[in-house]
This record gives sequence, C-alpha cells and structure tokens, in this order.
Amino acid sequence: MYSIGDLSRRTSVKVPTIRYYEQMGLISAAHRSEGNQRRYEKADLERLAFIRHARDLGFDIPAIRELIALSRHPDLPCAGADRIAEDHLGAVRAKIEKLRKLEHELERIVSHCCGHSVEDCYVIRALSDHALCEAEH
Amino acid sequence: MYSIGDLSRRTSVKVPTIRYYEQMGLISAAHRSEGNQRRYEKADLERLAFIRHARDLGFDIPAIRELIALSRHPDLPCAGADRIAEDHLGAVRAKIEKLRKLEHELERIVSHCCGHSVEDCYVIRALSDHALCEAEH
DNA sequence: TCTTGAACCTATAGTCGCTAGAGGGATTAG
DNA sequence: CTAATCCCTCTAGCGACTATAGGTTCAAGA
Repeated sequence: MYSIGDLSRRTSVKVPTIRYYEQMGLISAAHRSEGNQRRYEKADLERLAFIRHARDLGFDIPAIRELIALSRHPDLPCAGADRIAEDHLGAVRAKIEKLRKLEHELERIVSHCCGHSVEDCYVIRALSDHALCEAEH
Repeated sequence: MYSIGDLSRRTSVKVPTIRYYEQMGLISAAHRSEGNQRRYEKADLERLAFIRHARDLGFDIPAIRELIALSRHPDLPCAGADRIAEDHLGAVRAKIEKLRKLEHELERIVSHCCGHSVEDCYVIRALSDHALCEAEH
C-alpha cells in the first residue's frame, strides 16, 4: 500500500498531477484509508509509470487514454496502437519542420544585423517590413 | 479610417485577437466612432503587421512588447533587440533538439513493432517498460 | 426614410496539462 | 501527547488565443 506521496516519489509524477490524472480518468479512483486518504497498490504504480512514460514521449491525454484501453485487450490486433504512435511521430516531425524554418529565418535576421542603433537594426526592420523575409510564414 | 474588420482583413489577424492585443497593451486603445466602434489609422495597421510578423516568428507577447518599445527609440543601441532575437533563436534551437530526440525514440519504437496483437506490441511494451528505451527522457 | 443584415460591442468561459495556493483534516515519529 | 509532515478539496492561474451569448451600430438597398 502506497500513499499518494510514495507513488509520487517512485514515479516522479507530482502529487497534484496524480490527482489530476485521476480526474481525467487516466487512473481509476484509488481506495481510501479510514481518514479518506488515497491508498495505492502495485498495479497503480505500473499504470502511473506507463502514463509518465507516454507523457515524456509527448503523447497527449486522449492518446494515452486510448493506449491504456488497448493495453487491456491483449487479443486485439496492435494496429490501433501503431497508428497512434505513427500519428504522433508525424506530428513531431511536422513541428520540427516548422521550427527549422523558423530557425533559418531567425538566423538570417540575427546575422544580418550589424547596425549600431535601433534605427538601422535589421531585427526591427525585418519585423516592420515583411519584404525583407526570405520565405513566407 | 479602418474598422476593426478592415484591419483584420488587411493583416490576417482575427478580430477577437486584435481586441486581445489591445487588452494586452500591444496596441493602444483605438479611437472610437460615435457609436463606440473602434476606428484605426495607417499607423495602427503597421503596428499590427509588425506584431503579426513577430508572432509568426514565434516571439511571445512580452518580447513583442519590448521590441515595440525599442522601435520607438531609434537612437538607442540595437543590442537590446539583438539579444531578444538571439534568445528566441536559442529557445527555438533547444525545442528542435528536444523534438529530435523524441523523433528518434518514436521512430525506433514504431519500427520495432512487428507484432500482430496488442499482447506483443512493441509500442505498448516500450511504454510499460522503460528499460526498452535507448535514451533517458 | 425605413429596413434588413452584417458587422460591431462587452463580458465570460473554454482550450491543454498542469501548478500554486488557501484552509483545513489525517498520520506518524518521538 | 505533541509537533511535523503529510494529505484532503476547491479554486484560480499560466499563454495566446477562440467561442459563445446577448445586445448595439452601421451601411446599403427599396
């Protein structure tokens, strides 16, 4: 039997976050002590570690809910889980692509700025005048 | 004289967003018509285009506030603006780095999954067992 | 001039995944 | 038995908007 604090220390998930996950339906409502405090078992610890891991990999809460639901039906084909992971991978790649374009444009703007005063600062001028940009954004 | 809708169409900033920027102090409170509707001039349009452009480049609102303040003092050295842009570039690069690690790990997990049922799905197993991961995250 | 419909107004709540705080009760070590 | 630490619920805040409700003003056509 673990208290919520024990669970928190063992999974590195903060106490309020555990309560939040309960509210979001990612973990089922815990048993309570006589004094109404949450008491957890080993299965809860594993479940929470799963959630933590998925969050670290950037899955959002609805995706995690689906993954948990799938993991309770070992007989189903795993195409569902694969699709969730692939979709997420696609989203991560899209974000990287966007950020890379941003990086490129910012690099260009920063490196072009050799002025001394704000008046001829390339950073400010580029923001004021879209025509100074290389790509659309 | 532009109405808020004119301004919106010309800058591609949505009407509620323009009001939000006014609330956040990025644009000064507009003059009003007799019937209390906002009326803008060319200077407001340029200011809003500047903001839009900075947002597209990922600057957050406090940074934009600073950039606007700087752009009104053309005599100041432009090191302040440069630093804001460089800081932002650094943040963008850090995000890219994080996402690339995620991408790598997700690729690995997805590509290892050749199971047919959830029971031996590598996606689910990797989430359940952190030891299957290559890097810490 | 009147009417209609589009555009405008304010104020409030919702998004996401937590995090922080207030104000109180439970547990446990000494 | 007491004090320190933990735990409880409830509410509000973050950032940058977006959506909705309920009402007012404007502009163009009849």
